[in-house]
Amino acid sequence: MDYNFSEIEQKWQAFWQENKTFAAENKSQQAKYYVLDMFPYPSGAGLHVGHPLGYIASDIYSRYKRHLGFNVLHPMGYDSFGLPAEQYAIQTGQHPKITTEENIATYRRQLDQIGFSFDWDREVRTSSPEYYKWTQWIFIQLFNSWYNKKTDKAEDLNSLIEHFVKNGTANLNAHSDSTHAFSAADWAAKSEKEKSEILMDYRLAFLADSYVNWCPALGTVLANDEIKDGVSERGGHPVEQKKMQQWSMRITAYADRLLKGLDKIDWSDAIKEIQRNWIGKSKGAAIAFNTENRQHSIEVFTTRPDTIFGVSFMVLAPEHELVAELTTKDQQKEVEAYQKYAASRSERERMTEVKKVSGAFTGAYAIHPFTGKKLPIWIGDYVLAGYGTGAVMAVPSGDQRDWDFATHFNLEIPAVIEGQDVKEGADDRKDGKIINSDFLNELSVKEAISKAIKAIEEKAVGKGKTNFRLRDAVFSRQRYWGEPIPIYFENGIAKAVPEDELPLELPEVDKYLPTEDGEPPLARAEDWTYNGNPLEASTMPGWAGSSWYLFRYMDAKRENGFADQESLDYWKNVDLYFGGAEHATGHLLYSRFWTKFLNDRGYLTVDEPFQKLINQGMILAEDGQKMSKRYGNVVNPDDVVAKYGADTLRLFEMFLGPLEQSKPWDTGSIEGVHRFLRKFWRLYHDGDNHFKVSDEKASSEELKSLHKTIKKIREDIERFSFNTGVSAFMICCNELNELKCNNREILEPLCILIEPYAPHIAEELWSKLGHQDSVSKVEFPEFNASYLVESNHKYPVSFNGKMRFMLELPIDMGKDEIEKTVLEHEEAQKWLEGKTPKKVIVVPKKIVNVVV
RNA sequence: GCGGAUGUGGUGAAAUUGGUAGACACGCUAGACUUAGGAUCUAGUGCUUCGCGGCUUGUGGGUUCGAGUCCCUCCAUCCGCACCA
Repeated sequence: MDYNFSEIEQKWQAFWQENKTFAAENKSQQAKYYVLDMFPYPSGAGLHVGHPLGYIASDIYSRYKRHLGFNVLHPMGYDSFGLPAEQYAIQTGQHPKITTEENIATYRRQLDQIGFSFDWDREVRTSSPEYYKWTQWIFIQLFNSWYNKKTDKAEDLNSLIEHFVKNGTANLNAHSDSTHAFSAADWAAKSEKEKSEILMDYRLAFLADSYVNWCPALGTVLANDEIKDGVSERGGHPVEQKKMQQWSMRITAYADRLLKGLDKIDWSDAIKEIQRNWIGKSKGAAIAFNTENRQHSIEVFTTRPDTIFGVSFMVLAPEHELVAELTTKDQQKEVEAYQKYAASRSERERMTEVKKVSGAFTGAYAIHPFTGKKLPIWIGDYVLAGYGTGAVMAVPSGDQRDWDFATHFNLEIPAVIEGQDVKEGADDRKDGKIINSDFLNELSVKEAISKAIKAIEEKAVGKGKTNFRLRDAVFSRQRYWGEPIPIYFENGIAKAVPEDELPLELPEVDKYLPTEDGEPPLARAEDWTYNGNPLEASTMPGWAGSSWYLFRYMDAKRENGFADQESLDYWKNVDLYFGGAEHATGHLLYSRFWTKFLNDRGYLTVDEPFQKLINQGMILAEDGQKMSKRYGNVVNPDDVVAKYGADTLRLFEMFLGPLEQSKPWDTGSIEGVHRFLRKFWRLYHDGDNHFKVSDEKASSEELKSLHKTIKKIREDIERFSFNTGVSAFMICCNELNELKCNNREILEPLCILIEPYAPHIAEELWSKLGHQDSVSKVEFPEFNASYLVESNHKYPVSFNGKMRFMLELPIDMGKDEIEKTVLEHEEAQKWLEGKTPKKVIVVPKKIVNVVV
């Protein structure tokens, strides 16, 4: 074989490992650049060819940045806690630790053979006690913090206690779901247990009774982002709502900052929009409607307070707590029947039968705060108990669901905006004038919204309010293979395990199943106690370890901190992050939350983890389906590397198409890429495969080809267009082949140029040229435009704004010279007819405008 | 329904700033060298026409000397959210 890729690749992989070629320095005068891939979960199936796509792209960029003189941090690790290893343990009894280690070994072997420039000295594993020690430590910081809305920051819980001691709840503006009100004296009089219960309502990691998504098949609770279409994301099992006491994270305290932070990071609009929608900020007003007998008030949230005069009835969710008290005797039977019907419908039924109108009249009336009109109170399952207040003021002229409801039950539909046709359907226009609305009449929608809020506040029936869709994140998982939550219960009071006793290591258990009385698996451990007090038995969710791992890489082996201050200050945050778009509402949101929290508490100087994000597409199987063991259509990178080599795999995965696009694997065209590498090899080897390079000076043709390629490769890498980069190499190789060019002067820069894409062949040729050190350490070749003189650029020449002719001019011609050449051109002379132009405007590379 | 993205040959796709559409690669056709070819090399390859020429970037319009690119309309596909008040 002429081009013996497997020999070359093994040789250089060994060289890199031995010489620690890609180790990054934490102390450096050089500018830093941090390139990170989302670390993989080491599954039993190993890597398929889709996994390395992002790794190859990030590796190209890392290697490129090293050539530009940056100190590049490019680490890799494993998100090694997770469900599959635990399920395997349940089936076979093998400890998840063993399974995980075996899988990691496979991953490492597969990654190594592709020739990535990872700094393996910094490897992290979320399941190793040295790592999760600090995950637990962060949890304790969250447990011991509250959110002060005055400073818009998380603060130490002691400052809250101090406030309670001095002022009670007076003057406090804290983020909490509960509204406590007590004086300093009240606080002093409370028992330890009472105090701890109050504090729990402020902690950022807190224990609360709440409705959670319970998945009976998996035996655990799930966060909202772990559910897709009403079933669990993993396995597709049904999920039900269940009230349970669970640890949660008060991510809602950060809703506004998570939203604002999106403006200063360089992510795709698609991902930003997904996060914005998930956070779901809506501005409007909270309004309380008194009931007719004045005994109750129904609080609603609306984004359109300008339509307040269009309210003709009220609707409560069937589960709303006031329903029973409001319902009149006459209506009781009907209401209860409806509640029963609503409860019987599953989430999925509700989702598929969205258009079905149903409801019942309670017999009670609310009073309109401005007109005093009686508004019938209905219940209907189109109003959700879990969003806002679980009640709405119905404006049928402006809201289609209200309109459908009103039409179905024959309720009034008053128009309040000019141009609404209430017979046709709802019309939520924002451009008309307000009508039939007393003091709001004649105003625009925008003016009416602020005037209505003002009036509502003056009348003390409500106030302007911002609502979020984002919920607090459930943090407990009833599983074995996760980080133990470092909390014990002393006399029923939750307390953190002292920091200097971390990590709280996972105990050994006889079975990886819940106990007979439904306790999580950790409760099976022989002595799951701390100082005789029971320890928390649930573990942390998968996203805990991945929410901060980027910082651990900065100083991965530190024992007395999650990373030292100097390293954190130097590396700051990730400059460029590669990963799939499927983590938009999970990992990418949680890790922004934890980063902001750690910043608040003074541990970090940055408050966004990932400055730029690239979402690589998926590689689908040749049949266009997702690659999966289940479909038996997986292409294994091992086979590709064995047959064509790692450099071919790398080039080919980049050549497949735009990085961010999903595309099918195409076995046929891999040959083309492989052919290129062989052609390139043969250019510098004779028939007996001996290296053959001439010392002749490069011709201008050859230099032109080289510099065209330098320009293209630099530009392509800068804009992450790696597929066209591969094409540029092929064109260059074809041209050099035609010129029979095999001289040193061209090959040297070419080796450096191709190294990010195909590092093994680059190193091999580089060493054959007589160099001792790795080509990865050499400065990237500069583009010199003067070699491209012969290539021309088209300039449209226009007279008084009308285009007259196209003119080809050298690419590096200066502005004055262009002007002169244009005016001397015979075409121009023809159009000028002897007149002197008033003005000549040359926009470089674009257009020449002659004003006569 | 709302939001985001994408529509270019037989296929994957290029076209950087509004300036020769289809680079590069696959596939296909013909040929050369071969006992052989799934090796290598050469030529051809958007559609249409014998040819001159005409047509061509999902549809229909607009702006412009000039539009794949900018603006509007509609259509299709993919993704996210979804009785979110």
